[in-house]
This record gives sequence, structure tokens and C-alpha cells, in this order.
Amino acid sequence: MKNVNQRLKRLTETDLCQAEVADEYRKELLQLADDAADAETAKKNSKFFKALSDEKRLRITKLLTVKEMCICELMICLDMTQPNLSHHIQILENAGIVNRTKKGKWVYCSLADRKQVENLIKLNLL
Amino acid sequence: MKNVNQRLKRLTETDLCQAEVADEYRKELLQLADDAADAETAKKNSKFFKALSDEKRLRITKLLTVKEMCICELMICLDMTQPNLSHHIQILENAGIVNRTKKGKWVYCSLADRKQVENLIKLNLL
DNA sequence: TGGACATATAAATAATTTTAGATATATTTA
DNA sequence: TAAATATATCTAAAATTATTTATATGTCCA
Repeated sequence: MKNVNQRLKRLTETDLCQAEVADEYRKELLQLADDAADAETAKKNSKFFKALSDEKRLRITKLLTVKEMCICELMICLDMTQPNLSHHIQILENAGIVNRTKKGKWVYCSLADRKQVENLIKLNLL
Repeated sequence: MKNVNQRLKRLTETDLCQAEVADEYRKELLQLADDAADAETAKKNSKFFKALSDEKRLRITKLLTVKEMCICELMICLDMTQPNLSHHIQILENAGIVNRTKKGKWVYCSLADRKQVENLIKLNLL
């Protein structure tokens, strides 16, 4: 990032930004970012939101609140091909939202954390 | 989707699936999908999750719980270029998460629904 | 054991998002 | 009114993600 100091000098010359010294104000802002919104936590959480950022994956999740379902049933419910569905289930599994259990030749999907999903429903987000 | 009836015939020939008639069972499953996880709701909600599915956008949101911030401050906090930041803010605004207010030559960003964001923090998702 | 079936994995392609760069607009200040 | 600055908008390039197609794995049953 170039010109930061220049930009901050300008910033601090207005009445809106109170720092005395450009460099200090910059440090303050960076400190705030790190304290209140650190990158690592955000990265972890973004994975969760990304997993639910797809219409089909939201529907899978919601269907599983009704009952455990096997892949072949989900295929019919959501009109998806098997490899495509398998891919999406894997994303939900990696995000810790769905569990897969093999029973004979069928794979059954269920919610990993029913409470969490119910909380989202309460907030009207699902 | 081809071969659905064929697949369902197989399905219903096993002890795992109880329907008497393939076609009826298929209808049941589709009905369930529509009742419990309709496409329209899922589409609407996926937009919300998509807005928060990005590390930078999550950090912006979390920073705004601390205080209102102008674009130029966010640029410094998150080490982003101005057009890039502007674009992400727009996504958050469209999803109803962030508000923009112009004050003089600065644009200030704030949370549109502080309660909602606080609820997500309570659930450890943010 | 062999064949049918449910599902997974891999590779290729298509679609969508993100980022960067250039330019335009609006506000403040002198 | 002119200069400086903050931000938006548009476009193109790069990166990610989704979908499809092909192939592989493992289970059940005759």
C-alpha cells in the first residue's frame, strides 16, 4: 500500500480524524482491525457462510431438519445429478454442517449440529 | 432428469423406502421439498449468506460493530484498494447489512440492523 | 464370483466472483 | 471558480466455484 502516509496526513488535517500524527492514527486503525475483526476468525467463519451461500445447499440443510435423507432421495427432492449433489454435500460436510453415514449401500445425510440450524431458523435466516 | 422412474422403481424395491408405488413416492418427496425447503425462500436467504461468505466482508461487518467508519478508514484497516472496498460495501448494502451515509465528502458506513449482527456474534458465527 | 447399483472421485468445461485499472462525479477548501 | 480529495462506476483480466462427463470404488445379491 503506497501513499498511506500521504493519505493519512490529509486525513489528520481535517476535523474528522483526531490523531495528532499520521503514523499513529494508522497504527491505531490497524490495531483496531486486528483486535475487533482479526483475519483468522473471519476466514474460519467465512467458510461457514460460504457453505450456506448457495440455494441448493440451503435447501439440503433445511430438508435435513425434517428427517435424515439418503443421497438418492435428495437427488429427487432437488432435481440434481448425483455427482453434483455429492459435491455440494461435501462442502456442507467440510463446513461441519452435515454428517454422512453409510448404511449398506446407501449414504444417509443428517445435521451435524441441529441446535445451530434451529437457531438460524429462529433468526429467519434459513 | 431422466431415469427417475427407473431409479425410483429400484428404490421402492428395497426395504429402505416404504412407498408402494414409485410415482407416488416421488411426488411425496417433491412435495416435502416444496413444503419444507422451498426454492424462493432459499434463494432470498442465500443472498444474505453470500454477502457474509467473504473474509473481508465479515471483517467490515465486525469492525462496524465497534463504530461507524468511513471508507478511507476501512481502506487502512483492511489494506484494500478503494474500488475493491467500494464494491464489497455495495454487496453488503444490497444484502441489507450495511448502510452508507454521506457526510460532506466522506461516506460513512454503519450497520443496518445491529441486533441481527449481535445475534450472529452470540451464535459464534461472526 | 459376477453383475447391478449407490456413491465417490477426477478431469474438463462453463458460469460466476473478485480484483485492478481507468475514468467520472461530487464535495470541500482556498 | 479552481484544485484537491473521496468515492462511484465501468470494463477487462484473473481467480473461484459450479456443473457435467467419465471413471472408480465398494456393497449387495444371485
